[in-house]
Amino acid sequence: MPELPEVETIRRDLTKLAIGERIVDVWVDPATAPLLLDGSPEAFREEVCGRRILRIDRRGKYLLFRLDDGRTWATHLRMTGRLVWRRSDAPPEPYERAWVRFESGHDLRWCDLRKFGRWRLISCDDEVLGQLGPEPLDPSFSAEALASMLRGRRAPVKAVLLDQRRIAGLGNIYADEALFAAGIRPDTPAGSLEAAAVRRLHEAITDVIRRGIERRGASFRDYVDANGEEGAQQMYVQVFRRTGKPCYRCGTPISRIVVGGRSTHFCPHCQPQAGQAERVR
DNA sequence: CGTTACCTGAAA
DNA sequence: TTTCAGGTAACG
Repeated sequence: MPELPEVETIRRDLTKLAIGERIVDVWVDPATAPLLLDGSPEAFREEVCGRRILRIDRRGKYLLFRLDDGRTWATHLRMTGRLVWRRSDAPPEPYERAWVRFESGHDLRWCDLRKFGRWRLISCDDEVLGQLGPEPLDPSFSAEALASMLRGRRAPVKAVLLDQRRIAGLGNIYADEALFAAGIRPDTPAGSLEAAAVRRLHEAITDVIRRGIERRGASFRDYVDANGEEGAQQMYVQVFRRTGKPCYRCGTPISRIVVGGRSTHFCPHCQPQAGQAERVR
């Protein structure tokens, strides 16, 4: 569920709450443990107990807890994961699968209805992040960088945007929203985009990601921030999950197709097929 | 490349 | 009952 803006919101929240905290205990639901961890819960507990959290970073959709022994507790929330900060005496959250307890009397509660989330304890970022493409808000993600990753590809442009090895952090919501903002049909072959369309897409990507962070993420179903509060971005989406509803710009009903195996939403009027004369706007 | 599988519901 | 789900990894 969480894409870059949602993970970044959690990172910022937890940076205010958990920096300097010492881990004193860890619990993992035995039924979830084989899916969540590489090794046993006991081994993980032994490894992190006594460590302090020095810093929290994010790369793509990974949240990275830097520990005081040089190692990193890397987490990925996948579809339904939540990380919420609670007092240790607070009742369990819905679908709570694990927690990390701190000296101050607080827990990080790991909740995950579908159990797709993953934890790794790593010594080197490459173990988990080696294949990730550039951050969309990093200067290295230029319009020219985007152009070169689209060039010559026949795959739908949306499939390229979702490929974490090309750009790190875009998911289904922000890919659809960026393509709407750029006026590009999601199933357009990536390599067929003209230079002007690529430039619009580059600006649209950085724009929707920035706004998503400003609005503290999109809460359609499962996402909440580190305090358990919903984000606001779902109130501002133009196409995502608006199938059949009128486009805010032109009134045409929003279409839904499947691209790259994912549900895909677009306005057939504002996002015409590439090469099909002039866009409206 | 596009599907299928991983899990457990929630919504239609 | 059937479909759908903010993500990836494995498979053909």
